[in-house]
Amino acid sequence: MDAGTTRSRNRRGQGELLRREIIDAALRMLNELGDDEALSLRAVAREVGIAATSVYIHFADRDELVFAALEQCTADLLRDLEEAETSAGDDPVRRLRARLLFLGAWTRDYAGLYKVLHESTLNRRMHLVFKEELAVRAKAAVQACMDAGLAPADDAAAVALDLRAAVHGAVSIRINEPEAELPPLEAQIDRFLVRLVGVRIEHVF
Amino acid sequence: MDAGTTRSRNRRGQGELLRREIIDAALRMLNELGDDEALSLRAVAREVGIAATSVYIHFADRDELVFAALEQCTADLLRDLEEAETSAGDDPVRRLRARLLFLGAWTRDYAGLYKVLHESTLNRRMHLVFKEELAVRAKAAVQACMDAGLAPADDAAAVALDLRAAVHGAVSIRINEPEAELPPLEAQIDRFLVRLVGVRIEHVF
DNA sequence: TGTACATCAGTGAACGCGCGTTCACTGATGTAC
DNA sequence: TGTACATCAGTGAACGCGCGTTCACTGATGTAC
Repeated sequence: MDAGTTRSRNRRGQGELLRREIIDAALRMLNELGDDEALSLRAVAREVGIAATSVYIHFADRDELVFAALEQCTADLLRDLEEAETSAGDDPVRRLRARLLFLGAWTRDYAGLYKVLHESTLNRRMHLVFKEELAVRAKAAVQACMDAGLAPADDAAAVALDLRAAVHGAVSIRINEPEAELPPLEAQIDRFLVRLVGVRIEHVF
Repeated sequence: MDAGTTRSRNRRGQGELLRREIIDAALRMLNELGDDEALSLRAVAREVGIAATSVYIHFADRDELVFAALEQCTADLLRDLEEAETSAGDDPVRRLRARLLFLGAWTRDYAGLYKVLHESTLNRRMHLVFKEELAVRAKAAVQACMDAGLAPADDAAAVALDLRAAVHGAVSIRINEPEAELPPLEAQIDRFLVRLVGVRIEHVF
């Protein structure tokens, strides 16, 4: 890939820098591949510009590299989601909507990573424990709307699951069938907010 | 796999029988793998008990085999969906609900095939044209509810997409996160029917 | 200030494996005469 | 009824490839004396 830029060895004590470079390259490639099985350790090493064996300095095997990359990716996403929520102000409905819209925008840039995180068979081989926080935050955001009286009091867990399922499905269809020309995701998300959570239409405009 | 049963060559004029055997084996394996990239032509041949080269008698290459297998699978599913709808009687809401419940049950047995059909990266490499019929039928089923006055008249295409997205999401989450113990799919489907399509609760009981 | 040396960051060759695909082939079977 | 032969169904060896992983190693750098 960037065979032009010659890598120089990191200074003593800075070996961890390579770890981060490897993870970044892995994430870039996973995003393009959209499938964890298709990612080869050797290809990552090539992309970084190091010997394949150097990956083993930082990761026990290929799976551990993929796991670490997805953990990093999820941490970044969670941080950005918090930020989107925060900058939406105090209104719980606006905050929930901001979360969902940010997620929708994120999946346009990182469709491949979204697939790897939520649809890859890696989920069968290992439990991606860090993903649980995503569901926790989603439920809390729905609960906040109910607590503020902006949505009918209901089983927040069930409503949050309905909303998560619907938004995941809407995103997934758009990612997996790119040739189908579907109406904008944003309007669909707003319909889900109104119909599944029960927020009032004025809130959404 | 079944190395015990010795295959004998098909009789003259019956060469197509092998084609069907290959497709069946490929579908079984795809269902277990849940990922088209993980399916190897050689493994399919091994499963059938033939030489790898014999696959080329019926399919130009690996991709064509996978395509043919998924086409077969979709045709079978469409047929079964029609049947489920038919045996639900004349009421359009019951018919729509029967479709969705059958699909939900199908994805429990064929989770891997569902993933390959709707979430594999094969969708990027080739257009699985036969899948379009699934969306067409779903929209027709929603439209029928509106036409009968059993659901508020609305943009049937948009409502059908909402319903498809929500159900796909609910199914996908259950398939991809098997360790998460989620509430029953059936109740969730009924909530989607009520909230997204707007059918009356009595219909759903 | 000079130097020996432990440590750190990273390498290169090699292993065995399964893959998709090509090629020249085999041997049973039905059919034309 | 007998036989030559075309066709059909399927095979086995071989190719080059990229893979994950192991192993013994190199050479720069910081540090203890």
